[in-house]
Amino acid sequence: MKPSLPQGTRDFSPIETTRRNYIFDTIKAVFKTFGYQSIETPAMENLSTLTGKYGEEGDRLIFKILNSGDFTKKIREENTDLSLPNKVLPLISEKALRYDLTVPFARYVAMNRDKITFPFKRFQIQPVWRADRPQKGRYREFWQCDADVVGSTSMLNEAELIQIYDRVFTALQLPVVILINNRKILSGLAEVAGAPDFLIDLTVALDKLDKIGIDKVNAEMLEKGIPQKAVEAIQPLMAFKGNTIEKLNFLKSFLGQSTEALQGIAETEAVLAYFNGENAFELNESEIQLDLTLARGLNYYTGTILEVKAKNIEFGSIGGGGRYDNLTGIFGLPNAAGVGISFGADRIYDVLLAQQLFPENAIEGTEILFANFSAIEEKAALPLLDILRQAGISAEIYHESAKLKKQFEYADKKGITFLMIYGEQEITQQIVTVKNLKSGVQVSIPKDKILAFKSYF
RNA sequence: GUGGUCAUAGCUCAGUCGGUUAGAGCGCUAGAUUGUGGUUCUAGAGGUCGUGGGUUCGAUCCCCAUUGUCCACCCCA
Repeated sequence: MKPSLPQGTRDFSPIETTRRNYIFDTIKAVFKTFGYQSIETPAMENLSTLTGKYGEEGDRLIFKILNSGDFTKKIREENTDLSLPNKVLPLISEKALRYDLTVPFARYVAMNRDKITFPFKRFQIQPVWRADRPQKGRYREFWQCDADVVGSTSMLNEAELIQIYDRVFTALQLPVVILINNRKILSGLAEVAGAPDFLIDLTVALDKLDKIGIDKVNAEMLEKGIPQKAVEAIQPLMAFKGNTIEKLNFLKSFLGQSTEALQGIAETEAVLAYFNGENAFELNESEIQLDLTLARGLNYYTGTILEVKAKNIEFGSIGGGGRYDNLTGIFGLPNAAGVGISFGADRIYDVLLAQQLFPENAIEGTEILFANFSAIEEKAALPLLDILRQAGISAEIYHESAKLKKQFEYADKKGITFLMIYGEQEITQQIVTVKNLKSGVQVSIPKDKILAFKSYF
């Protein structure tokens, strides 16, 4: 049969794995320095845990797992109308692949509340699956790197998470813009505009302002059924230009009649205050921008919303997050406020590759190859091989006796630097011939000095 | 879910305005070179031209369907 891969999934070669680990290791190290602890959850969750958490669109994109055994049994027993997918689905599928890391985390917190010390700061780096149509920068299996803190309403968390973004992207040498907004401001906007029922449609349309322009945004809002009056009411906001302070002042007067909006503005100011004045959090390569059009689709955000975009390249968002006041409520644990961020490792990979930002020395390979000429010489080399390995040096012996030429080619292709020869002549003289394949220099060293082989070059 | 694109060797792609043995580069195997590679030269293996149907004397090429791919929209990391 012809080998193939499911749509939107990928294999990772040795070099790709090394580069991906570079990203994961960087993120993990920063998470740890901020006091976040690692957890992992299963690849599959109960379907009921996931449905209804991501909106209608999200539910459609959840990968369902077919029940084991006679999965049509219930359909037959209940004589279900097969033309109604919504009726059929729960009868044939009870599990699904996780869609993100936040909902499984909420489930985990609700289930382990007796063991957790709050505020609970956790990070989680695992793959997630979405039944989306793949395209550039979009995969059906991709890795998220999440950090969340649950059990605290302090804006200090937001500030620290922003700093985590900065630390990670600075370490990766990737300058980014961190966009910030607040769901309460958007709610207040919908309220002031007189269209509170259209919050989602309104924010989704507003989110596209940068991309498609004011006219098309207006057209989309009207198309979604948002009243003409409401669309007119928010025009000043879309037209407003100014720096962060000017924007906040504008909002205070423009949305002043909404207490919710004022609260969102205050929260945003509180977050930003951590980055100004005395003892402010320092940002290295990143900058923060208040973006009033930033919406993000997920339904569970209630306060701060964050999104990260790489500078100098058009590539969608490479990270996002926000505050949710009651994510665990549905699992029976009310009032557990939380805030979290996510890194899109796969998109970060694509951006780093496009910008050639991967370090050269990130290649992990074998350092030494022993040549193999015969069964006797092979056996004689094994103790030397072991000495090197025990010293933590990556070494291997050619798997069978073969022509030297062939063994050289093997070393070349694997990028091995040193070839060691311990053949008939060397054995009688108790020496090892070492050749640096990069420089072509070859030396003979005493067998018992093998660990110091580099000092002979 | 909507629209478009493409599908030929292991990989990247030519090509045939429908006609006899479908090509290249890379890769692979072997030799020139039985303990010294990366270069070069030579030879070889490898394809039911995605699948099914139709038109035709004849289809890899034209038409239809189907599956897969990539891209855009929707949405999102």
